[in-house]
Amino acid sequence: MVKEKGKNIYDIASEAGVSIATVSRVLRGETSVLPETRRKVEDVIAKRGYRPSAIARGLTQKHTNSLGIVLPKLTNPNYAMIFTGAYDEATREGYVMSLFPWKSMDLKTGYDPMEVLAERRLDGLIMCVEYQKKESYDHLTASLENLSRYMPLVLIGCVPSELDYPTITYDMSLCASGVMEYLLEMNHTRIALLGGMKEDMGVMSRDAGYRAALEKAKLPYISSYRVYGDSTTRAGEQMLTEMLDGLQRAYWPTAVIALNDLVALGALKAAREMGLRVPEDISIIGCDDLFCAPYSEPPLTSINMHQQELGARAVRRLLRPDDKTRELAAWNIVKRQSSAPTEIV
Amino acid sequence: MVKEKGKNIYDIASEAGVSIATVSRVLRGETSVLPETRRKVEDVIAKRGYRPSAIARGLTQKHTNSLGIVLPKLTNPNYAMIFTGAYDEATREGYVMSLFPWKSMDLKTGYDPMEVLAERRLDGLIMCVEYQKKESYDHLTASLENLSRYMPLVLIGCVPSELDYPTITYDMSLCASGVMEYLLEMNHTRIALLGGMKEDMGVMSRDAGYRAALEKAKLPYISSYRVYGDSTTRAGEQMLTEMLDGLQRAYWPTAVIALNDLVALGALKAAREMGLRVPEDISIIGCDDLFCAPYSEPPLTSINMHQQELGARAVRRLLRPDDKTRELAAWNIVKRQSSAPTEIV
DNA sequence: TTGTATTATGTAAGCGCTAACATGAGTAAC
DNA sequence: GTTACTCATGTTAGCGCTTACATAATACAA
Repeated sequence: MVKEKGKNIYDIASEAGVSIATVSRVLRGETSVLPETRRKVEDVIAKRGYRPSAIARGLTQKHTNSLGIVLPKLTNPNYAMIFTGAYDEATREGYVMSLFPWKSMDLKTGYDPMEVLAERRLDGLIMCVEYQKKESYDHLTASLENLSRYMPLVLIGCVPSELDYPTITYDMSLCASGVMEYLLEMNHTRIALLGGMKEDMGVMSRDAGYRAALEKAKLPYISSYRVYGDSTTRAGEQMLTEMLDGLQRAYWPTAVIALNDLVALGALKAAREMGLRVPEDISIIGCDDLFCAPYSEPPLTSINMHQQELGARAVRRLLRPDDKTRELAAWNIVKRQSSAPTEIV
Repeated sequence: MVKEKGKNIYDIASEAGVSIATVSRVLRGETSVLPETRRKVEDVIAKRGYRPSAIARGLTQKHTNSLGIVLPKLTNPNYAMIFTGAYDEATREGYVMSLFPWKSMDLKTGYDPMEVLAERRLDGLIMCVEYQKKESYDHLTASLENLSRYMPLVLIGCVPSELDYPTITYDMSLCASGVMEYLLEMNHTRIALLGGMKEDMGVMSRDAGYRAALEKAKLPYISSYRVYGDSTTRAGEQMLTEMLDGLQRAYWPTAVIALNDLVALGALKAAREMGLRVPEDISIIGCDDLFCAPYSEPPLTSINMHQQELGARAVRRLLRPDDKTRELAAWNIVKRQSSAPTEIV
């Protein structure tokens, strides 16, 4: 912040020959100011390039016109999409949206970024609690409780049902079994699931949906078909390569569900390099429907998670609370050429 | 902001039986407090979940511990990368980074988001002035001048040299001629340039580099090889399709430089659908080296713009000003399989 | 013992606004 | 001409902190 004289409401008032109350009235667009006075004040404001301090205003008023959103990271376009949706909606409503990192939340340095959040006295906070490990769960609930005393909260992502806050959540279990059903209908029986950390609650929910679908179809759960790992392209490539390497050809899966499009893109490459044709020899399905999904070779079947809409909804929920607690977020399968019925038995 | 009693420094002070000055001292970790007193105060703070208001603190101190960055949009991972770099560096330095949209800057609604920026009294602002049209240039310079009276500025992107602020800029002209040289060395003589708006200053700079390289190689500038348009995947696909459709096969370019990887991905698809092999029949080069570039078919040759490093550098520059004004940002060609020497004459 | 550092804590003045209330000039009603 | 009422504008008390300065208590040197 650059300090310069001639930059507060007193300076403007004295230069315009009025009181600070009048300047304040002009600033806030109040009507009870003589047109002549208003012009005089506006002239000085324009001449000096004066802008009132939002900091000082925030102190007297009980709101700051700023919202926050906590996300894991932006390098995955998935989160960039949620952010964009939330951000645009916030702007439309006249709010400034700030982003805070999830990552540092589970830091053990004694310095808790959650406290920084509380200090900022935002008008509301959206927390994406996706990819939350169980071990840091207690810390999370304590943080949430404390934060909620300072600002309204809306939780998004894959939110554990015990968390009693306004929530817009994905039912990842339903989502996983939905994809399974789609594949089972196309005669796939050897279906692999690729990526995600075992302890991650969202991943556990997917696993549940995957296993439920297998059970319903009276298919066995084969542990070599479930590979855990990072959710990156490189990891996706590695995971599929290693899975196939460790399996006799007759047992190779005919379909792969990837945790997200990044993993799917890697799997696509791995399959190509193992000499497999997609989708004739193996179907591959991603998740998140990133911008590049339609442009891979072949174009990737994926799940559209309506991320921008999710972000926007969270903002509206924050600004206009309703009595619902948990709402479900929409998703749908976008069928492209990376998935097809199989003839392999 | 949720208002609740028992939530300011007076409440803590009275409950701990000390003065507000002592609470403030404990909060700021001053040493001149009796261990016993400190414990007493800390207990009350912990019990009440009290966090001092950054708003109030910002009013007395002359800094707010927050930085801002102005970017066009985050849905293009290129900007998400710049943001991530800046964001991480800011966090490392103990600052909160807020993002502001470029888009709304040229809104003509009378409401100028630049003013909102000035009101927020940030400790510094990074402005990405890429993709700036000439017509809004005057408004930009006025805004910058006004803003710079409130906070230090660092400009990044493709910054016109007349702008006299600390700047980290790409020389897109050099960059374009660098790519041209790479292609010319591989015997390409029919090289197309795809995407970007004609009036955009960054694009103009590229065009200059493109033409300079042609001239140097004594090759004619052929206007059908230069197609302007949006910088999206869909536009990339369309632009190449239309270009080829309008040209006799003998005049088809043997190489295409795309404005960015999004456009390149679209071009890749268009080429495939026109029955062209990449790179045997046509080389395609992108820009930005997005995460998906190595995973396209074939993997895409692109220009790595070191976006994260650019963002981080901008933050350091903001926090520790030096006497340099314009610095150049690094870039390098990442050669993959979408580009190769041509045998077509 | 008295005077003087030294240390821990308290008091109070701002920071730049907003908003409730006060003032004072002009106008209308009696 | 006095009273009452508007309306434009001014005065001032916060908002929740930090910080310069004041004060009180103790320690130590003379």
